[in-house]
Amino acid sequence: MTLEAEQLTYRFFTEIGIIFQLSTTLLEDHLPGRMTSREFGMLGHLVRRPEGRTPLEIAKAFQLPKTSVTHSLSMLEARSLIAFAPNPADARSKIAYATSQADPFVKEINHVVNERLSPLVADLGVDTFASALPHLEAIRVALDGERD
Amino acid sequence: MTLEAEQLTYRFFTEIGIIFQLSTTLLEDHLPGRMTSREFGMLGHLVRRPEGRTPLEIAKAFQLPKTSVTHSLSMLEARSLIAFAPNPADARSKIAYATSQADPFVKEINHVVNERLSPLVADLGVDTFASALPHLEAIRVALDGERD
DNA sequence: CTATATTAGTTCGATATCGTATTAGTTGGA
DNA sequence: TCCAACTAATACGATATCGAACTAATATAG
Repeated sequence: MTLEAEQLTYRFFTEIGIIFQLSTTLLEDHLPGRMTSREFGMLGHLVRRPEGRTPLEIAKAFQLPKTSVTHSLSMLEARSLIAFAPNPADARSKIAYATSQADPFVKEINHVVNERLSPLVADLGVDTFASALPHLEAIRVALDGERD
Repeated sequence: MTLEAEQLTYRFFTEIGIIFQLSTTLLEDHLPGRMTSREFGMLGHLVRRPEGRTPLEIAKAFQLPKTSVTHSLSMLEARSLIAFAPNPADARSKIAYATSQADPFVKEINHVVNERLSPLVADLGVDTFASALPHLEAIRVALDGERD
């Protein structure tokens, strides 16, 4: 890697970190109680997959330790936003799925956050996001495939 | 915001979250003991600013609660990678600065991580990062300015 | 079949994160 | 000059995160 390439990737990941921090804080300002952005992310994942997912599948999708997923899912269960069913294919396992309360909950939060972001998006132009997205996807796929 | 714009920004921030998670895990695999990527980020910040920064300045730069910064800096101090000096301008305050060990430490970690990333960057092309960067910077600046 | 290795999920313990309250120092106005 | 409002940093407590060890179930080799 050339020095320039190193500096470029360094700056790239630095920006990723700052944007992540800022957007997480912004989202969490609109989440109830001590719900984390991680929990909200998992909930959205399950809402878009009504057939449910096992904790291990969620751990892989989010690249998180199993034990962190256990914790986050139990928080969501405590709020009755998800529930568990036994996994018919494997008695060691179980399936987490979104309850009927989850979809309106996620929609409402997304609505509020979008209202909050709307001036910013209008100001920058949607194209800024649209232009960045394919590059981010490519990098995400490559990073994801990189794991040894 | 149109529905399309909402979906676009949603996907954008989702990608940010996944890339952050993957890159953080990758970096922390190469950090000693239980050093976090956050601590490493602060250390790099101080290495590039030899005159030092107050904890509050660091909190603003990284958009973190002061109390989290206190903790992270104390971890870096325990490793003798930073030290504190009194702030001549304000006795309530103090200045954190990188010690002589910090620069070689940061360089070495960056070197190892760059080696690790090099096939990925070669595969994708540096341009993928270069193309994304200005958009990320624009979004970061806008988000940063948005804070009420 | 049975023993062994592997796998899904949890428990437990250590530490990171962060909100609230506190302490010490600074500032600005009467 | 004084004091009330403000500010920098920390102490403390609650909770999030995650590695290691554990339990129960499944897969596999013989």
